[in-house]
Amino acid sequence: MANGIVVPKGICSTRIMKAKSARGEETRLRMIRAAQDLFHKQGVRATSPDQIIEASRTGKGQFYHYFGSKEGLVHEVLRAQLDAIKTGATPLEYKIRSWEDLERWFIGHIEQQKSFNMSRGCPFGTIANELGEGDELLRLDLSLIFEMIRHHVVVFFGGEKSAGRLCPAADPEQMGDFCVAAIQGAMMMGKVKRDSKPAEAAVREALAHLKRYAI
Amino acid sequence: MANGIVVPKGICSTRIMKAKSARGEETRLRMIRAAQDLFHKQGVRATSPDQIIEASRTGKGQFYHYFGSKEGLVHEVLRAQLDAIKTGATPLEYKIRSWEDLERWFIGHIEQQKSFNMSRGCPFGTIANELGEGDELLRLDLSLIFEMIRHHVVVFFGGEKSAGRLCPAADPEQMGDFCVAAIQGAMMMGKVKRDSKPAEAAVREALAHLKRYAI
Amino acid sequence: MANGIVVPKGICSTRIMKAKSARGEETRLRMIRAAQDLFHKQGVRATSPDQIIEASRTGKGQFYHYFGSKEGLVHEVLRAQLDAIKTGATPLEYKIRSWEDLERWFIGHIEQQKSFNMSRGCPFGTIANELGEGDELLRLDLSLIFEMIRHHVVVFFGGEKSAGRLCPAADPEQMGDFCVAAIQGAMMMGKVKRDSKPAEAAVREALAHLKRYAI
Amino acid sequence: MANGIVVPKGICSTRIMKAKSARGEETRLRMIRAAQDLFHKQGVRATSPDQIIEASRTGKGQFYHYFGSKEGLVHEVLRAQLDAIKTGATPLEYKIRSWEDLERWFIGHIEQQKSFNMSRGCPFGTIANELGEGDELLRLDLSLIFEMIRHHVVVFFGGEKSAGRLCPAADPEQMGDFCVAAIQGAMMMGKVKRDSKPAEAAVREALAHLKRYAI
DNA sequence: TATGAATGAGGCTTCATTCAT
DNA sequence: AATGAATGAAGCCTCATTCAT
Repeated sequence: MANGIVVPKGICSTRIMKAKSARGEETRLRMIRAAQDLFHKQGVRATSPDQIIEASRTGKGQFYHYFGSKEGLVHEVLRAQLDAIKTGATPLEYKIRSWEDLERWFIGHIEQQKSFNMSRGCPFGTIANELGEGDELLRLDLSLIFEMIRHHVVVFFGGEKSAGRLCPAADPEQMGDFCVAAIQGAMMMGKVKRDSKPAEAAVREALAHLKRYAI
Repeated sequence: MANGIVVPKGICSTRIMKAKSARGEETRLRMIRAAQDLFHKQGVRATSPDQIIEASRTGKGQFYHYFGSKEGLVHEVLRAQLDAIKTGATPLEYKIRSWEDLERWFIGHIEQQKSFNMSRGCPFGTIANELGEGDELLRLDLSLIFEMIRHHVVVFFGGEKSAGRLCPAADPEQMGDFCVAAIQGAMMMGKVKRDSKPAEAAVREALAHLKRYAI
Repeated sequence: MANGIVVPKGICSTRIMKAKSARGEETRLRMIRAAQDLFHKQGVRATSPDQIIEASRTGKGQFYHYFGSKEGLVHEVLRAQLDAIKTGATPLEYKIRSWEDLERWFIGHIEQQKSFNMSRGCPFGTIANELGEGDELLRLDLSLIFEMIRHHVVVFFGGEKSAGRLCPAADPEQMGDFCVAAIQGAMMMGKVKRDSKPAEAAVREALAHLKRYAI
Repeated sequence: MANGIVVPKGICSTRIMKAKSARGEETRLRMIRAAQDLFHKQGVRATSPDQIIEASRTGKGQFYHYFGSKEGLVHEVLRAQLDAIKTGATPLEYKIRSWEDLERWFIGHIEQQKSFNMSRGCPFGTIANELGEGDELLRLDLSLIFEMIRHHVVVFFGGEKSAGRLCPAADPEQMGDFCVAAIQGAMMMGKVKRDSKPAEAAVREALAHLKRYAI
């Protein structure tokens, strides 16, 4: 599977009560994983239930049995991705402990994009930009995901600040918003230009900025 | 009209040769403007030709008479927007002559979003993120638009640098990539959170960074 | 049912693996039969999926579920007709064992036409003449059908020849081409003139010719 | 122009009264010729007014000004073709004066097909087979064309018979029906098989038959 | 748990024609 | 004589969903 976020096989804490049988849970996860990849590749709207069903080799009934609706599936996909970020079950390390980690975090996003030849954006950003006025539930899911990502960054900056390693002007919360925005914007540019250079340039500039806060 | 980019009425230099009659050109522009707004609001994929036809009070035939396909219309919308940026026919001023202009540029993007209650993203970014692997033509259109926006920023930084008002480490091209990425990312966050604060925080940080290059 | 070729109900050897349920197979056959008749009556191009759907009392989705496209349906119709000819499940007997059979074969085609008041041509010829440059698949289907029809004729002439009942100049293969061409041309004239007489005249002449080969 | 039937440029007796100006008449003929070729290539139904308009470099208004409807144009095309056959303005010689002419007549049809790589049928047959129950006018036009073609053959056989060069069993009228049917059927097979051999085989057989009537 | 048949609304596009200039 | 703008019905197909087994 070619997606940046990995749904942990077998365990999915938030769903454990609904998972009646191992066999069923496996089918459910196959669909979530297939959907995840297709959403990342072509967006939610451009992906039909049929495509997901085919990619996960299941039947129509299963789809509606497990998710109730397409929106329900998107919701589950986002929940699974949030879980993965929380538990660290992602190829990209969201937890940041050092300036090197921060650098890896920025670079890692672009590397992920490169592995798709710069033809995809951020899996979350792609879904986020498709949001319509009615998708309040999904908007909240995405909001939580970005909040979680931001949180990990903020924790690092907060720690640095309390440790007195950041100049007083540094505002960890604001720096978190900046990091998330910068990487999202960089990835979007990477996709539009189908070129990693503009994204890398933006990231370099962002990192240069952040490092200046360090004393 | 509820869109951030204004298609100049009556004059549209790059199309003048195709516009056979004033009546037809008016219809064509009505459709482009309607499409522009709907694309911004709900995205390209979520907008059907029928919706555009209804919003512009035309007939189905006209749509295909003028644009050949939905993709053809998106292309024309993007061309019109590129034209508007080139000629300055936009509510938001893309040409930057001073640090105050730069600040207005950043803030202006967010203000625009606020006028839609933070329910929309950037009109270009919204389309950009929907791009599929097959939409090479549209990708190029968008690439040109972002290049043009970036160009205006680079021109300013380049001027400042040649005038000796930027420290030697400043790289105008890279700063251009950074500006575009930062504002795009900020707007995406603004839409997801339906809140201007994270976007404003990111923008503040970005501006702080850029200003440090000034001597 | 108003069509000359009968799709055997229930059994359709070449499709047996795709027919997952008896209910579905029945629906599928209802559509094929309806299409067959409409194609014969008005041609393929003049027949819309909607008409077939209505005539077979099904839903739009079923049409595309079973056939994928209109072309797919035409393909299945032709396959079914080929099957019917192969298995002898046609009102018109294609297998020829005697000169009387051959006569019945020729006359039978015209009789069939008469049953439609000379308003239709040959069900295969009608489709054949609509073929465009892109319809290679369908052309092959039709080619096979005509080959099968011709085959039955050739087998008879071949048998007669080996039995020494045909003069040496008789070429069974060529006689097969002649029979198929003659009956197709006769039916076309019958349709254009809306009169069986020209068709019958042509057929009489053709039969007279063939019989002269008999010793 | 790549069609077997040539509309005489400039003169078109049956239309001379409607031709107000040389310029207009030229436009009209351009459309008829374009239509003729497209009908031959793809059939009537598959050819849209727009295609004819484009191929003849005219405007929509002209189309309806001159022909009133698509059916009206088909009618004019068929009239023009009938005229051409009557006046001998065709590449293929329909007037038959000798057995060699008859042979050339048969072979010529197939040669014409070969010049299109066996991808087209007879220009008249193609239209004839598309006829629906409502196209009474066009059916009559075609009927006349085939009658005219047949007539030329019958005249030859009739002449031979009166001259005592045909055995008494020969029925010129019936032989005419046979000739037209045989060549139409042969061409249809040629198109379906995309191969001239079956058509040639059928034609050989037909010719052999006819020649046996000669004393 | 699983399969795929069935439904109908709606999406994108083409068509034949009429109208205004 | 000529152009092309305008119209809306219809054509082919996809979608999200529900139902029956």
